[in-house]
Parts: sequence; structure tokens; C-alpha cells
Amino acid sequence: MFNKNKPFIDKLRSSGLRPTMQRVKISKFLFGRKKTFHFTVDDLNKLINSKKRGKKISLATLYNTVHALKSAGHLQEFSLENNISYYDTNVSSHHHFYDAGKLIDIKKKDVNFKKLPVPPSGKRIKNVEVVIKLENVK
Amino acid sequence: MFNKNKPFIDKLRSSGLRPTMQRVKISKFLFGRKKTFHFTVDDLNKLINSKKRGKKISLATLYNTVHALKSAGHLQEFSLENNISYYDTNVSSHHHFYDAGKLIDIKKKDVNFKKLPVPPSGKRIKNVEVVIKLENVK
DNA sequence: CAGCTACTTTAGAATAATTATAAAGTAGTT
DNA sequence: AACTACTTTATAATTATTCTAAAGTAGCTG
Repeated sequence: MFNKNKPFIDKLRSSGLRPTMQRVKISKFLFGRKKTFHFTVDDLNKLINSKKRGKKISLATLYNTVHALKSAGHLQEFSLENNISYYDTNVSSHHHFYDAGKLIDIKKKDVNFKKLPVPPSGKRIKNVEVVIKLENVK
Repeated sequence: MFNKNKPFIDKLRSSGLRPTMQRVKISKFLFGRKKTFHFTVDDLNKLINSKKRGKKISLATLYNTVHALKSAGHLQEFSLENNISYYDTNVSSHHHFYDAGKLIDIKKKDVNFKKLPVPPSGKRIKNVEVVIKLENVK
């Protein structure tokens, strides 16, 4: 019988993470979806532990796993003005609209620079993050 | 005798803030300098309360005042990946280099867009924030 | 497959930035 | 000078996150 968890297990293994029950469940939850997903650890906790039945994954494990996935390059972390860490399952370089606490991905090709500053000597650009804050049209 | 605190007092008054001793001291400290200043509330606390003599300003007042100055549009707040609020005395639209926990202003004219995405309907762009993360040249 | 060892999970405590509370102090008006 | 609304402050409360140490598990290795 084909194991439907195989891709998630492979993903974990290829990052040097043992495919434990918890990690596979989290990976499936995060990466087994069509659209990219933006979340905080608190979101993840509420969503993944909402089922009445079944063993719950501890908050410490959620933090551990999210950090491990981030270090392995499967999640991108960033922070908005509310001082909470947000994670994005889309790790390719891209940008965001930010509106009323919600994030919307902007495709990389939809932002282009005519001019960027020269970095200080001895430094080079690691990445460029653009956040476009929105407001309602009056 | 000319009062050298007048500009700071005026700045507070024009924002509807009573010029108390604490607020004037903080305003002078933040805005009475040539270059723009990036800080956290913890930085401000250490710097402004470092003198051995003189009454100290409580942390609560520092938070209150910084928030009030932000609401009045005299400070710009933003957050980096360490989930601490940073404030910038330069409130004109501009961007930042970020390197090893330190921020460097980028003049607005040094960043230009060839292309920006169209906001979702009913929304418009409030502002665009660019953070350029740096790394050492190897 | 039994035993081993390093890696994981977990509950709970610890930490750190920030916000809330409520009592004492002060600015500015009357 | 008295009054009132706004401020400051010490302290407690809150909240996201990290730490700790004990119990559990994955994946060898023989």
C-alpha cells in the first residue's frame, strides 16, 4: 500500500529531521495544501489541536518544529508591527500586502526595482523584503 | 531669556500633549540631534536613565510617551524578526538596511520601483516599506 | 529483534517585552 | 487657590517565546 505521507517524510528526512508522528502531522498540515499559508504559532496551535479527539501536540513541539522547518529552509519567518512571528510556507523570494493583520502574497515578478542602494563596503544584499501596507479607499 | 526647550514644548503642544518634565526631556533626547535615531524602548531607558544623578523616568512613562509620539506622527514604528518594536525619528517615507540587529536609513530617492502590484479592489496603498537585509562578503 | 544511544516530546517553569491598574502628582483653567 | 482632567509611577498582569529536565521514541547495531 502506497504511503500518502511519503512526501512529507522525505521532506523531513532530507532536512535531517526524524519523521516523528508530530512532525509528519505538522508537515502535512502546512505543506499539504494548494495555496501558500501564513500563520503564527498560536494559529497553528489552535488549528492543529482543535479536534476534540486525538492526541494534542504540545506548544513546545510546535515551536521546535516550526524553528526546525525554518532552519531547513521550508518556512520563511517575518515580523510585523505586533511583535509576533509570522511564518510563510512560500519560501521563494516574494513580497506581501499587509492589511488589517492579514497578509497576501505578492508574486516576485510583480515588484521590480528601477534603483536599489549600494550596500556599505564589505556587505552585500542578502535579500530584499517589501511590505505594502493597505488602507480602505474612502 | 530665550527658552531652549521651546521647540520641543511646541512640538508636544501641537500634538495635544502636555509638556511635562518627562516628555520634554524625552523629546529633547530624541529630536534634538542631527542624525535620525533608531531605538527600542529598552535602549531609550538605558540611555536616558543612565545618569547617576537626577530623577529617573519610569519605564511606563517611556512606553506611554513613545506611543503618544508615534500616534502624533513624530515616530515611526516597525518590527524586525526579533519581535521587539523599533522606533525611528525619521518619519518621512524611507527604507532600511538591516544587518546584525542594526538599522541604517536608506534615502527615499535611493529606492525606485519599475513596477508595483495593483492593490485588491476597495484598497489602496498606504505605504511601501523596503528592508534590505545584508550579509558579509565572504 | 533486544538493547543502546542520541534525538524528541512534553509539562511546566522561566524570561522578556509590553500593557494594565490604581494611587499620587501636576498642568492649566477658573 | 481650588478644581479637574491629564500624567506619572510602582507594581502586577499579560503574552509570546525559550528553557529545563524527565519520559518517550527512532533507528542503528549486534
